[in-house]
Amino acid sequence: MSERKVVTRMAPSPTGKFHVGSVRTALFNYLFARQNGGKFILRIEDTDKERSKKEYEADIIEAFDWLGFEYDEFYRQSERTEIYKEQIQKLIDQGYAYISKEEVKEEGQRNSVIRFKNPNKLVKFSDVVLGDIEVDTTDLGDFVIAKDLENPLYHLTVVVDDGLMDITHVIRGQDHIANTPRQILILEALGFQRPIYAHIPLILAPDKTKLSKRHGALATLEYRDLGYFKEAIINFMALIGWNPGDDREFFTKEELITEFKLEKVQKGGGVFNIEKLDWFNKHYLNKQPKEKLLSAIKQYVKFEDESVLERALPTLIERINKYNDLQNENLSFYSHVPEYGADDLVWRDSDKFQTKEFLSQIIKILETADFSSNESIKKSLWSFAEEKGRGNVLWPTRYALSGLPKSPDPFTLAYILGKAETIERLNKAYKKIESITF
RNA sequence: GGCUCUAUCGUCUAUCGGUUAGGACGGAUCCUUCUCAAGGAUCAAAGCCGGGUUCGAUUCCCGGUAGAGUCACCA
Repeated sequence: MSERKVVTRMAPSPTGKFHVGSVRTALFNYLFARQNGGKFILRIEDTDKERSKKEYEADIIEAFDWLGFEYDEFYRQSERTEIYKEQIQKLIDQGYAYISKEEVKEEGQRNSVIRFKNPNKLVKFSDVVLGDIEVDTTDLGDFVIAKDLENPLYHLTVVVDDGLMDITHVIRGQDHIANTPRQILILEALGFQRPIYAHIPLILAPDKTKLSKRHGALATLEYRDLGYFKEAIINFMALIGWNPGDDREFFTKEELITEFKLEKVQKGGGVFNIEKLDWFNKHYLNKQPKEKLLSAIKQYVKFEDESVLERALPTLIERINKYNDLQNENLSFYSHVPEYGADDLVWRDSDKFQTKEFLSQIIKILETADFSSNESIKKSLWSFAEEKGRGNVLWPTRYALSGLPKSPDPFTLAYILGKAETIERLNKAYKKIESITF
């Protein structure tokens, strides 16, 4: 066996934003290169001039930056035309390919393309994850490898680049498996050393078909913008199609570099389960330092008073999986006096006269209460609540503060709002209920 | 349809032929300060079918079935 230095590559085409499904392929390539002290290459496959866009290339690069997939080399196929030209010429000269006259059937087609002369043989290769695979290439025919010398096509460029860049391990999705025999044919004609293939399972949508945009799966950076952490994305992705063989679930990128085993990659596809991603994200959310949380939250919700935000932080975090969930929460009461009807203040076991009476006593108690923590507030109000019935006391208090049927508990709310604001809202509630009790 | 691949709870998965088939997400129930959230506890939930091989198959082999991928002058 040769002892070539491990070289892997990720070869996306910039014909769309960098899709989440591709993150796992990039991850496995990255991990494998790093754990073997090898090289990881990012190669932009932009030979399709019509569909390739600079903005998509920028999106790919930004996604790699965000995820922390540092690459050692970067290439653009559009800048390698001369290299391909030389190889195509070589193929033609040696009789492995030929210029073929074509009948133009569709608009845009050429009357002449370059085809590979198929030797019609049985191609065998051993895949790291799938095992031995045998394909009769006869039914592939003489496939097109370039439009002309200046315009090479996918199969040709992949083989030339993988060969010239000394790629030792081709780790890619199983949707490429049908391409492999073709590429091996070209590779043999060109005389390159065969890489080791590892066709990793596809990431599936809930309907078990290949995940794509039409399933609502987003581009990688859109998950970032929703407030997902890259640690969560990486951790989650690593566990689709791979596992450490035991019950561990949390892995940092560094841990994955040492733990990941290409041989342990699954054969079958795995569904992209967004709920599990959310769960991972929650885990990493809870590990964020306070300062980061504070500045991130400010981008999603506006707080008039910074100190309110700071006191509300644990309560806010506890109710979300990702920052964007904040948008689905009704948070306006933190900064604005809530609107609600007087009847809403009355607990189901109580009545408005009783509630009015309780409210006035609650105000008295809280006016002298210690507001240094929600525990201290609870301490001053608890015995009264026990005496009069918890719901009778707690419900109107909470409603007066939040104006919501569902919210954090009244002690937490009072603590977050502060004594002055709490008393003010309670007084408003009292007046409100007074207006309907005579 | 051809070719190729796959097959354990709803989902991600563990099991190197012998297990009460384990864990996690999600779900359900209960507890925990009024509601919610969070947390804790408990529970339900799987070997596609049929043949072999074997003392013994989820595990190995074959067939079936089902599903997926791919069949461009895209990548």
